[in-house]
Amino acid sequence: MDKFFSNIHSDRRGVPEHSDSTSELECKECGLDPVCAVLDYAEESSGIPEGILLRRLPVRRGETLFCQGDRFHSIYAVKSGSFKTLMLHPGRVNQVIGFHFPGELIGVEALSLNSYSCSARALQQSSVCELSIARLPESGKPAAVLYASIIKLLGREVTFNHQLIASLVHQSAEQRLCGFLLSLSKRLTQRGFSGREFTLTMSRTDIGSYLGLASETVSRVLTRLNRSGAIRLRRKRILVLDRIALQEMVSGKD
Amino acid sequence: MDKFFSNIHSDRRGVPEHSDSTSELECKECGLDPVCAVLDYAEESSGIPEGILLRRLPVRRGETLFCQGDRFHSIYAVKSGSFKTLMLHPGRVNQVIGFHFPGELIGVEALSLNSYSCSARALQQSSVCELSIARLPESGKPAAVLYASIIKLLGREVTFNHQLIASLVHQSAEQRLCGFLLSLSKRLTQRGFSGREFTLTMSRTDIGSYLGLASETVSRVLTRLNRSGAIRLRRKRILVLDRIALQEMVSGKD
DNA sequence: CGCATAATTGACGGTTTTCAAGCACTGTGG
DNA sequence: CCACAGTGCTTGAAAACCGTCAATTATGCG
Repeated sequence: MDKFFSNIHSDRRGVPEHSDSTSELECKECGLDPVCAVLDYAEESSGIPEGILLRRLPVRRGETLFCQGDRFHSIYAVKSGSFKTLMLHPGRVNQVIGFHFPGELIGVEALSLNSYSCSARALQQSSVCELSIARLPESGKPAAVLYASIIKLLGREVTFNHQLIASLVHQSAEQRLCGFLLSLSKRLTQRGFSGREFTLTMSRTDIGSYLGLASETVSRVLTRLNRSGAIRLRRKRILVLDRIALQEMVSGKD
Repeated sequence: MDKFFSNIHSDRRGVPEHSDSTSELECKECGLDPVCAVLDYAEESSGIPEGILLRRLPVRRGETLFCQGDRFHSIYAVKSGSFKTLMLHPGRVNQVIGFHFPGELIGVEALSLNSYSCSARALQQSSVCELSIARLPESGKPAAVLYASIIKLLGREVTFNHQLIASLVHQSAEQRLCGFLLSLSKRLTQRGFSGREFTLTMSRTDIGSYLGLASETVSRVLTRLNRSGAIRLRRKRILVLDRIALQEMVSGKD
């Protein structure tokens, strides 16, 4: 009765060689191909690093491509099979950040960092191409510096978003809001402003929209935090009294 | 009794000129500074585009810096004040994607696209620097092509994450799962695989972790979708029978 | 064949949303 | 200077949704 599952190739006429993600992907359909092409024809004088491109390495099911915290050395393109990337939270359950299928890249978020911010593990028998770029060259040329800075900016944005996804999706309203306040505080401090006392320039509705909460919930949690003494709140003005309490709430300790 | 709020400058001794986000930021503390520096000293031969850097433009509260869908032309650095970026969903409430404070950049996610994927609006009286880069130059040099491709890859990653955040945070379990299945289907199709019939290579627990759901909920929703006839499911094998039904569930129509 | 792991299904409880009402603040105009 | 309207914020009560716990079934691997 379940003929739909009897033959996975049944409706694959007219489609190229690979019909399931276990078969290998053509280079021209791979996300790394533009980069590959450059490396194939790269001259020594081009400023491209001595990158070593390793083609179609097999990876067994459950095997780890790289670990969170490992020194960054390569980005990978999936050729066949599939992978998951996950972040390990101290004291908490691991969080899956993404899934990666043939033609997609893994490890790009580390391009602007010194180490990987997540781990990658094969979900099945797979293969990858590995492009070893310990770091991008920063020759003195203005164009190269410009490009390098842009890549750094984008990489930071990706990392930030990964952490945001990881923290938002599994946390309670209280945890999200405490995390949000600490994040604001940290960012303001980094730019030379006070991270202890600042203004919530956005509305409760905006905060709710950002954190995936109803504006009423934002309001309720803020007043709760105010009553508990962790913050002092009046209208849009906020004063962080007990940073430790907020941090403990984010990590889930009560 | 609320002396904490009587004078926002009370505990700001020893800190530079700007003490609240309404005052302007020094260039050396701005995220765009490395780029600025390059442009200041750029030579014609450097390959850097005829970028026009507009410094410290005032933006009134509520004013829009750029709109979702606008042709990409510039990235911005916040000099004072604050901004929100938001995605407009057809038929649904708008979703705030991020907040931006002095020294932070807005619009980087469009670097590798033709148009902005979100809108940016000032939360208060603010000022920005605007760097007009309609697009990055792709000279024939291998290094430039390599850099350009990497920037494109990162930009795509950022865009994907923005959409993920927007969709995950505010949606029900059913909406998240339908969105997930459609996303998988689309990605597989793009690489030449069947988007109609494929294997969920990851476990229910992995899916739950990724979507912020308990594995039991993933299981329940999948069986519900199976019973409703939208999909046919057996173990890890899935067949999309009614793509329209899934799409309607994601948009919330019932 | 049997164990270990994964998936399903049911019942219950907690958190958050929704709906609704009242309150506080802002800015405008008399 | 005050009254008023408009908006945003707070607070309450009820219901929906999802997570947890627990039991059962199915599957994969040795």
